[in-house]
Amino acid sequence: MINLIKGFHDILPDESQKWAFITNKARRCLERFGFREIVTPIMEKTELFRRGIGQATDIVEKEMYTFDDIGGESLSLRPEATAGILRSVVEHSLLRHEPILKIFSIGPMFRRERPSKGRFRQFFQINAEVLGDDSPLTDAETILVAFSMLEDIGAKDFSVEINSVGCRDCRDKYRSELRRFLQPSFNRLCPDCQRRFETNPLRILDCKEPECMRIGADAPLISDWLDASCRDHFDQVKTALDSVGVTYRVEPRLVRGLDYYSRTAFEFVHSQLGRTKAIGGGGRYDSLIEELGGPNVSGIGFGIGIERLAMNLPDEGALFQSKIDVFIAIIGSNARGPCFRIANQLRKLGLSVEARYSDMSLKAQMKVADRLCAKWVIMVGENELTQGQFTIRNMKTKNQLLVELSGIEQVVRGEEI
RNA sequence: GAGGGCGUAGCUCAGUUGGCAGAGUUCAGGGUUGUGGCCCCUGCGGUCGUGGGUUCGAGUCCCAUCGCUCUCCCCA
Repeated sequence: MINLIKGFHDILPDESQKWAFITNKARRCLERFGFREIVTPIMEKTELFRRGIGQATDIVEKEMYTFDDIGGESLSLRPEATAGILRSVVEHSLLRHEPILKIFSIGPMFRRERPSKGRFRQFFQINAEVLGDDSPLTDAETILVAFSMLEDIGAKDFSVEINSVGCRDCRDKYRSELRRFLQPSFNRLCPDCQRRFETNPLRILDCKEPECMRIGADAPLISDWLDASCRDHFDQVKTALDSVGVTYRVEPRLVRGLDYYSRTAFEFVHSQLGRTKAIGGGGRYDSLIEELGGPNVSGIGFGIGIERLAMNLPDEGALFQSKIDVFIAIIGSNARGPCFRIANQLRKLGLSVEARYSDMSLKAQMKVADRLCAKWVIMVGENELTQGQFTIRNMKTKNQLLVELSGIEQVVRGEEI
């Protein structure tokens, strides 16, 4: 037997109903906010991710599925959505036609990490981006659309954490200040953080090593180093969120894993399970579009992990239970051909119809109908076919009556017996 | 990358001191000749993860290995 790749997973039919529920709700919500869908390839040139995400990040350094194509070109499965989306936007000059662009995408991402609960090597993300608009209200609305989506889907026990990581200028100043503060304690930092000291000292405040947390406890905070315009921007984001009833917590140590964020950063954190279990997150980026060859405009976006979302939803329930309208129970092999045609006729009317064409007792077929939660069963044998009348049974009330083929739709739609 | 736990029927699991491979459930058939759920009966279903070792004899003990899973790290 050949089994699936470590860290990958199948979405089996039972689970897929839940997935359809989530993605349908998400689509509807995003469309209400004016987002349109974009579908980009799951594979891109490796260079795109090196430029877009940053060569020094863990994702690009250690976690990408990268290989050389037969032509010798280095390709990678996408570890996140934004780079590919922006590549497409820039390549097709979408911002020229529509200077403010709101788009979303739903699809699989790939990171070769060690799998654990809620973490997979292939995972699905709902991703949304607003490009070309740096109003703080857009930041708030982007957080709001994600928040509304989680509400619509029925996610419970999550909280919103936000922070401003400032623009490049304030971050540069803050970064030097932070280095100055951490320098005396450098040797006590964990190896990761010693490396981060050079590459991205902000992440040290995010470290969960006890010693690093102690050292970072009294560190200066980015909020004290925001310049006037960044502080004003952040204040307006918070005011806007307040005005629509989004409850959030300002988390001054929140720093996102990807390097390109500026100003607003946010996460949706599941508050019951372990505290590091983000179900989604995002933020503003101001140089990424230009870096990829587009105009010098900023964008803001977020990603939400579908698996983690699904994990926090109840497993079973009528919510995801699908029902078929009609099951055709076939009595005797001579009735199969006619039933095959009848099934198709009823489907053309818009009904969901099931039948089994292999040799089965009526009892067995009734069991199947029951298992499929059929609302109606039509029983068709030679008698019925010669008389042109069929027994139709309401599976809930157990009432039955004889109807002609043409009357089936009315009975099913009316549910009158 | 570090550290735990677990691998026995499609699924959930039991298996005592090393001594015939088990239960529930699912599925199929029957009880009810053309009528579902509940009940009863019967049946199908196994390389005990894999490979070695110890032993008269290994699901059980030992070694190795693979897989899954959880925690830490990191993230969605």
